[in-house]
Amino acid sequence: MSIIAHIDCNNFYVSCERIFNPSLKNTPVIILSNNDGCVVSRSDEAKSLGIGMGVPYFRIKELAVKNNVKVFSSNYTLYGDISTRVMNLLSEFTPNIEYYSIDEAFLNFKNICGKSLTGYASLIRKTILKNTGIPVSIGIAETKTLSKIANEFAKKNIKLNGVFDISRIKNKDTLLKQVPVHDVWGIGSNYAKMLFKNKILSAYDFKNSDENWIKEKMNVTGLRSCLELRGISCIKLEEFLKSKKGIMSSKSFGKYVTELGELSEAVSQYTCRAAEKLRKQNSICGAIHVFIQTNHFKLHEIQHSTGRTVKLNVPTSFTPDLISNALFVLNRIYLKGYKYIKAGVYLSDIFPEDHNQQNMFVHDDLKKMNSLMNSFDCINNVWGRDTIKFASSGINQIWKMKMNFISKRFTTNWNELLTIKI
DNA sequence: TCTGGGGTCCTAGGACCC
DNA sequence: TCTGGGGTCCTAGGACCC
Repeated sequence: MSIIAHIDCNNFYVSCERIFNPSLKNTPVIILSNNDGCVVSRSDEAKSLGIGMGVPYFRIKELAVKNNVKVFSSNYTLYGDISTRVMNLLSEFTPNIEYYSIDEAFLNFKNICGKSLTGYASLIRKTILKNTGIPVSIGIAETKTLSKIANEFAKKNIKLNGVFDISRIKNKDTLLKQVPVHDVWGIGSNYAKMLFKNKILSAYDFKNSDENWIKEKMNVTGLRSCLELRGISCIKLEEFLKSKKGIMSSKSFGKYVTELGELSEAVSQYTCRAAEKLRKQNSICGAIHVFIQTNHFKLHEIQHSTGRTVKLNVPTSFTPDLISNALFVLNRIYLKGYKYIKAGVYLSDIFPEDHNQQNMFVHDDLKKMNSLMNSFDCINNVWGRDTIKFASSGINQIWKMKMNFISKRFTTNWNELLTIKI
């Protein structure tokens, strides 16, 4: 039997902002998505005001102003750095770890012998809080799905002090009856609706449903979730970082874009970003997809949302080649007269760079290209993103997304360190 | 006025092959 | 009126996650 601990940072983005700005404690705080669009992280105080997850900011702006809610744009440079620190601390407790997302990890607790699991988890919790300032909750169970449920209890019940171990509770029915079925990991809004219609309302109901029926309605992924609730581990710990099979870079614009020139700048910039990610995992790609979209929320405006993929003659991670292919596609899909609000680039057919088979008719000097990109990445890593960039991405970039409430990059930029007046 | 971005897995169905 | 069967590969789309 495996024992899994699920670690989740509480209100992660808000907690990151609070590290460097103590005045944000005990007060409602929200963080907005890219382009200051939707609410993506809320402090407990903001949750109590009824501010929902994922709501567009403009809908709750009045409520926020009235209640003096502190509002921030997403500062991914800061959150990414804090996340790395948290994960590094976790890896000191066990090497058997899956980095699941920016604020979550699964730890294999199977080899934590001779110790109280709850005690060990409490130690992890205290260490992370002390060394990073981030509060976390920990749930312990036999499967990943159950450990997520245990974590929710740990978060909600103050008496548990942030840790809940349900691995030794033989009959979990009383607990599972309290969990709405849509809170089970792997059950989203569509499946929840379907289950609701069939009178399956709680995790307990779902656990006891007929296996064949679940497989028919929700395929094998649904069945796995069901079995996991029964304590049968079906979703394994992914301890090794896998290479991405597709790499996306896309963003909404801060204003409508109608001209091909501005769209080209954005597509060039996004290609550049995707290519950086591609090289970071030592891969090359064989295809590139470019898409552009108008604002589908504006029903009365004329719409044009389209995209196209090109296969590359030779798989590559060389940014100039990728940009020229992307712009080639853009030129073919762009139509004059539409107000575009978003564009994106998606790299696919990805495989390791050492698998590259050169096309015999192409005589590019691969070594020079690699060395150029290597220098490019090094400079931007050391001196910060976009220290050098491609001219095709533009200088002013007036289409850039809105970030009206951004905080400083406290941990990664010398010019933005916290200053303390004594 | 204002509505995120970046991933994964699974299945159905079409094209194609022998 | 009858019109093979079985396999693979690829793609689009739908579900989910944070």
